[in-house]
Amino acid sequence: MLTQSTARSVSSKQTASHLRSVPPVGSHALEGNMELMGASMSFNRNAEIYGEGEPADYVYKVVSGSVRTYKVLADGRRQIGAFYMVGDVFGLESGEEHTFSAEAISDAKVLVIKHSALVALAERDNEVARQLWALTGRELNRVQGHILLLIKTAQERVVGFLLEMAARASNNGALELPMSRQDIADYLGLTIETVSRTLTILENTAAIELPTSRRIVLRNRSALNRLSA
Amino acid sequence: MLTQSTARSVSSKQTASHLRSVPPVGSHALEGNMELMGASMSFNRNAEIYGEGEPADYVYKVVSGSVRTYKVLADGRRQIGAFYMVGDVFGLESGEEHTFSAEAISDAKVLVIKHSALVALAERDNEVARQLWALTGRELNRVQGHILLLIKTAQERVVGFLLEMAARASNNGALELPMSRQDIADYLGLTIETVSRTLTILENTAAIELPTSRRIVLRNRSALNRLSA
DNA sequence: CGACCATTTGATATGGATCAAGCGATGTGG
DNA sequence: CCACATCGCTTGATCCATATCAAATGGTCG
Repeated sequence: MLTQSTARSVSSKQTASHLRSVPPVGSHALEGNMELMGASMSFNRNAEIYGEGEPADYVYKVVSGSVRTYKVLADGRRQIGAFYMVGDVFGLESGEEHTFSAEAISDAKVLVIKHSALVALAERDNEVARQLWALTGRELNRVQGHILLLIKTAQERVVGFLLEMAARASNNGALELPMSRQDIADYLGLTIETVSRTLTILENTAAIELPTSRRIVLRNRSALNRLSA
Repeated sequence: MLTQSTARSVSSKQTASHLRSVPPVGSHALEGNMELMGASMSFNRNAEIYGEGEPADYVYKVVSGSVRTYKVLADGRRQIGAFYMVGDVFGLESGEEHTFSAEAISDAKVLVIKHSALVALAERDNEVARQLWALTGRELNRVQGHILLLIKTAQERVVGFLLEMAARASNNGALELPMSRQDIADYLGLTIETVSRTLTILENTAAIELPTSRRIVLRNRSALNRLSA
């Protein structure tokens, strides 16, 4: 269920009109098509984009802001599956239902594309089919990397997380993290206290700098690389 | 690199002749095709099937025995990514290289199919394309489940593992585990001692029975389900 | 039988969780 | 424009689950 019921109802109208238009048969490249086929939709900070168990009828692409997917266990523990930044595609499932829930971390705009439209397109265009498969494959690689993070020590996890974020932002070494310490903790399988302490230690050893709690500058890459495994 | 160099050279010949035969265009169902296209290959216990970083030119299907995929971290810690049983497909990568290594847990026979042959087939047959994508999707779901295991307590992990194995074997409640305690530990991110102790506790609480160390009978499913989260 | 390897069991150590308090930034109402 | 509430983050003290170290047991094969 969407907490942002207004947003959903608005989008329903949007998708109803936009998604019917069939893209030209000659066009290739999934990227271009998604832009054409998608309806834009906005979510406020912490608004739910979709919930675990809901039919996975749409695929999403981040236009602005960022998104987290997560699952809450029976006893309340929350595991964050992934963070999605601008340009990232999420919500592409192989089954009928979403296996995780998705929320906007900060106010976010996303493209919403009908899953069935992509599949139909893939039917006629091998290149699109290949790219959809590749998308699932890249997601698989990401999750496997996540597993490797989760078996490491707290420090290795935090450093691994920072390096992962830095690799994605690729702004030399300055990170503006959209997510809270709690989000990071739930992504890494740690507590917020351990994440905070570890960052402090990294700052004290001059590996990173923390101008503000959300801004992190990687000062010593080689040290961080060493600490990450 | 294969430790079983003889096996590899034998198979090279096999694949060279078998994989050239193009299956009839009309045929559907990936399953059937893999049997037709594949060359059979045998591996001794603990023999390497492929190594991390090697070109992922082949896809594999377990005919008999079982297989583990794993990665060894810089400091020697080993993480097992998955166990593959009879009928399971493994080694299907989206990138150029295998991201994990694969070994036979027990003496095993596997079908070996050229990746490029499957891709070529998918090019002409949408149904095959769909099934290859679904295979990657199912793998993704499995790995996401694995992540959820790794954030739980030791007991929850072990119970989760048992239930997962039971679901796959589906022989009411009697499991014949092919893998060692060390394999289980490396799959669950625990030590062999913790796995052993946890099994003992489960036995003492009448949740399971351990006729031998590799044979496990699930005595009380509802108790186990309760303990798994 | 004896050697070897996998597994279990026991004793102790420790990394990260938990419980608790303090601090800084941000926003809101008076 | 300031006082105060709130929220996110940090820091401190203690506890506990699991790792580590060590030894005993059991099962398998020559």
